[in-house]
Amino acid sequence: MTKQPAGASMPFSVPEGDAYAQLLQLVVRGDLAPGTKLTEPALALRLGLSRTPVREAMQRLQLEGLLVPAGGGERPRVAVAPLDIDEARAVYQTTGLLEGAGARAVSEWPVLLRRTLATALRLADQEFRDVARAKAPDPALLFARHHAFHQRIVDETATSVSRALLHSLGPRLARYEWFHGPLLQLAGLPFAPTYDEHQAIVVAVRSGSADDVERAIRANWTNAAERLAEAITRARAAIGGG
Amino acid sequence: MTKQPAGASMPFSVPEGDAYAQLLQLVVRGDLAPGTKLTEPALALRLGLSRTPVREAMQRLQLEGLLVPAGGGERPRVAVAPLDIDEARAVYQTTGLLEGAGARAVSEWPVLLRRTLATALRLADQEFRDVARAKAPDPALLFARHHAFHQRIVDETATSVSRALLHSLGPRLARYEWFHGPLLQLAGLPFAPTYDEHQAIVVAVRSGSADDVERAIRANWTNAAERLAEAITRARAAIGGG
DNA sequence: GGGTCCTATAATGTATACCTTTTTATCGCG
DNA sequence: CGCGATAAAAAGGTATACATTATAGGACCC
Repeated sequence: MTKQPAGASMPFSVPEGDAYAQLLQLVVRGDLAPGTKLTEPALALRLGLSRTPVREAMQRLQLEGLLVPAGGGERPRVAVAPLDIDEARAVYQTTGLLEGAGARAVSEWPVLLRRTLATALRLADQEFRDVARAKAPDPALLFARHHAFHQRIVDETATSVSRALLHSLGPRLARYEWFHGPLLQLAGLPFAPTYDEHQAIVVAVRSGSADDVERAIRANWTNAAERLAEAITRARAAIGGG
Repeated sequence: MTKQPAGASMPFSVPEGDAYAQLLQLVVRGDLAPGTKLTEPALALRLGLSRTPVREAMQRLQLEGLLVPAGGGERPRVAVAPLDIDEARAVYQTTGLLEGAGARAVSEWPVLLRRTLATALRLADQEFRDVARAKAPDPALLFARHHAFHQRIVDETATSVSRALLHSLGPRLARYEWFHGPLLQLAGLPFAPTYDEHQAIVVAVRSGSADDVERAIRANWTNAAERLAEAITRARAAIGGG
């Protein structure tokens, strides 16, 4: 039973103890396969905690959609939510919707602030590229750098309301993003389109056009979903169609 | 200690026991004033439950934004979230964003389905008007009927992802909606604009234009926020500016 | 031999006990 | 009289015990 420190590669806040963080990590990284039925006692044993914190973590992850009701159940039984391309599309699209709508606000910023944000985003994207260009990028680092780019946009432009929604959407997004990068490589697909789209976001932020910013962000997420779908298809074909 | 049945006027699902429903009701209806500091033992006593389910309900309501961290606190203390016009605007706007984006899907429906939905919405709006036209509308019923109109749109058009987000936004929205109607009356403002906007939604759904549908829904929520803000201003002036 | 009922096991929901930490109030000192 | 330190009270985090219920397996009856 390998207990890794939870927060290292998980850029999420961890309000309650670390039962949530640990369980989140197990699901996001796929250590608990989709469809796996979970029981409070078993998980408590595995995490070395009592049922109480584990139960709270399970309830939260259920609200966030990473755990779903299982069985024909009258009495609640939960399982790890299945992975689904259509759901991934919806998650990516909705992320783009919220992130894009919030980022429209830059159009009312003074030029200097916009430039500062644009520069910060350019640097964040550069750090992402630095990781992505490696022969065998560390998935955790790749994830973290990409997350940091978009998180910067959210932090600076989103209202508390949409920030909260994006936060609750985060775990589901993270789960798909987690193997997005590695899967691209496995499928032999390039990162270049992502670079270009990030660059378009930077340019739009600098220009200050609300429509352009929103369009660029939405396009980035929509296209990312399609890239993910394509990568899954190709990877499945390459490996032999599980 | 008056214990009212929880689900009667609260069109929300109530997964866990009724601690959540009870506490939700207390906050939404204002029985617990904004800013009120809550402790688990006190609430457990008040609700006639033990700390465990109360604690879970408090954690969920905190995720949903109805409870917020209080005090300069190192150790978590929570209080009922303050009411804030700007937050209300963000809640309404984001609701419109998600509901509107989902409803674009009707443009790809067969005509017959669109007509069916349009008719259902027209009837739902009619039931809302029936309540709103009364001299002293029952706030709970007014709330329920208005909620039903929009919920119908969400149920028929939203993806599971945006549905989940709207669901988690629901409590905050409900809190503002709860006194929106009564406040309009208090301020001597008419319901007519709402009728018109609902009608515009119905027409757009029937027509099948994605842009029109989205525009109509967004406008409805944006305008509703402005009406709420105006009603608050007027009511405050009329009563004497608390 | 198959189906149904019953029993036993196990999991969820709730309650309570324990421990740590924080906060507050009181007492003492400057 | 005020400020600080210490002690007591209280609240959050966790663990565990208890009650209820569902499910699975086996035995008995048809």
